[in-house]
This record gives sequence, C-alpha cells and structure tokens, in this order.
Amino acid sequence: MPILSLDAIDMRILSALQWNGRLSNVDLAVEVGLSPSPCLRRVRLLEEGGYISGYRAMLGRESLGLGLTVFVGIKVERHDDESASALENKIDSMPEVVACHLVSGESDYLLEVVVPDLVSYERFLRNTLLKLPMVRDITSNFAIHRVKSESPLPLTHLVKSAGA
Amino acid sequence: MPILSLDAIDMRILSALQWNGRLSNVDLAVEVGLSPSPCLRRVRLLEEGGYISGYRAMLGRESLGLGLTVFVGIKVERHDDESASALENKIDSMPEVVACHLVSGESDYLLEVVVPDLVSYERFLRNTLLKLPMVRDITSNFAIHRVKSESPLPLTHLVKSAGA
DNA sequence: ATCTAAAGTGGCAGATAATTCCAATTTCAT
DNA sequence: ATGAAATTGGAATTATCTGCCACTTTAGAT
Repeated sequence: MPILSLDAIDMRILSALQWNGRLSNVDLAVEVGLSPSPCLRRVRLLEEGGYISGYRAMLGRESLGLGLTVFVGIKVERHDDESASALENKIDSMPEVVACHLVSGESDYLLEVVVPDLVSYERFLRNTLLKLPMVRDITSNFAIHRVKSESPLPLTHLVKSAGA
Repeated sequence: MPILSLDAIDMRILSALQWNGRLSNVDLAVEVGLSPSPCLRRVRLLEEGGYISGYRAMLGRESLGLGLTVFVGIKVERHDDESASALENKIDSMPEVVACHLVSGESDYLLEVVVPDLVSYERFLRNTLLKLPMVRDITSNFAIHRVKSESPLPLTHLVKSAGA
C-alpha cells in the first residue's frame, strides 16, 4: 500500500537494521551518515509506513531442542474462498508452522514446520495436520541440513536509481 | 552444543524477545518478573550461549517491491562432499535466496527465493541458478499468497517441565 | 535440622542513549 | 532567483543501560 519514496539513506537504515535489529540509534546514525535526530525520525517513519514490520530476536533452533524442520506439501479438495480461509486460519494458529504459502505446482500449500524430533512430528502430523478438513494429500520433506535460513531480504534492487 | 539449562524465566525472555526484539531491558524485566540487572545478565548469557543468535528488523516485502517469492527445488548430479560444499557456498552467497535446505524427497535442495517480479526471477534463474555446476534439474513453485512467514519459533515444548 | 558455598537477585550510580524542540539549512517548484 | 516546504543538526531533558556490591535464596553435605 505505501508508495516507494525511499532514498539512499533509508535504504542504508533498512539494511543496517535488517542485519542488526538492536543497533542503537546513535550507532545507526553514524553508519548511515546522519545525526541521531533525523535518523530516529526516519526509522519511525519507516516503521509507520510498514517498511519495517517489526523486530525479532533470532533463536538458535538446535540449542533450543528444535532439531527437526519439515517442509510439508498439502493438497486440498476444493479451492472455494470459504474453505481456503478456514484452512488458512487454522494453519496460521499452529505455532509449529513457522511459514505457509499457497503455491503453484504439485502441492497447494507449502508449510515449514519446526518441531523437536521425529516423535513430535508424527504426533503433530497425526493429531493436527491430518485432522484438517478438506485435505486430500500431505507430503513431508525433511530438512537434512540447513544451508541458510531466515536470511535478510535482498535490497540491492533499490540501491542504485531510486525505485518508483 | 550448549546444554539446555533454561528455567521458566529464560523461556519468557526468549519468547518476549522473539516477538519484540527491540523491547527495552526495563520493559523486558517487568514482563518476565525480574529487576533490570539480572534480566540483562540473563539476556547476555542467552546471547553468548547461542540461544539468541541475533536480532533482525523484519521488512515489509511488498512495501519494498519484493512482490515475488518462489520456492525452488534443485536436483544435483552427485552428492560428494566437495561438490555439495561448493554448491552450498555459492547458494549461501546469493542474496535473493533467503533460505536453503538440503531435503529428503523429490528435490535435493529446497530454496526460498525473493525477487521483485517475474522478470527479475527469470533473470535470476537464467543468469545465476542455471549457471550453477552439478545441477540436474530445477523446479519453480511460485508463491501465490502468503498465509504466514518468518513466524516466531514454537517454544511451548519447553514451557512446562524444564527441558533436560 | 543446620551449616556452608555457590548462584542468583536487587538497588545504586555513572555512563550512554533516546527523544523533543527549534533554529538553520537544504530542496524543489515556480 | 525566490519563497515555501521539508529536512537536518544540536542542545537539553528524560529514560535506559550497565557494572558493582551487598543481600537473599538455593542446594548439598553433615
């Protein structure tokens, strides 16, 4: 909804905060070449404009005993709006599902599920996912090794020549 | 590597910071029922122990002109360690790839790619992904609608009965 | 039950950062 | 060029961070 009117300094602010969300405003100001006052004002505007949607501490999955990530494909029976909304609301409320997209291709929905181990996953699959209505088929692809995840977004496409 | 020795207060700290990574230490202390000093000490220990791996500002993809998310499946020719490391290093260095896992099932690698639009994706696919060595096949599944993403991790499995 | 040692907590104080206000500067359109 | 609007920088105030130290709680041994 907000129209892009970000200059090079805004981009540097977004990039810096995307890599270190707890950067103090003074340090951020130095990094982007501004004094603290206008820097803070820009950050607030970026927050209010929806360019920054929030801040998160990233947790160590393995350290916290969340050793298993599963990518789950779901095919549904029908695609009418009511069924879809109902399904999506239920999925949205499942804490084990850290991401879910309606996608093209083999499956209708693609989910990323995070659980402690296989036993937990089986329980989640049987008690929760397979109990969903309108589900025709479920495919589980287990993550064997994480190359990268929760990575910052690419902003290079806006760096040169301010986007429209 | 770190052994779990987190009590209920640590869990509340992790949960609170996972939802709001910029919570001030004073507010965090109130929320978890501690005074600021021990609260800050716990946060530092959680950071040093790898339970908190960093902080990120979450950016609005659509607001920033990153309207297209694609889930890409890659099948590789061979699975020896050298080839895999080389491939993974290259993938890791691609800013458009915000996540990548070695997975079981149809594909060997599953990638989440974020780009402005179809034109950008085509360019990325032709100029970057298809230029990777050892790639046998690539499948692109386009995200049509985002139900949820970048969601906090489920910590309920540790809430009651402190984990070992 | 008591004692002891270790760990954890709370409050204080100096240093640092956030936030507001306003004058000065820059930007932009005319 | 000229004026209006937006943006900036600095000072002052307020809030927060952070290290230090004494006190309390906890756990284990006797």
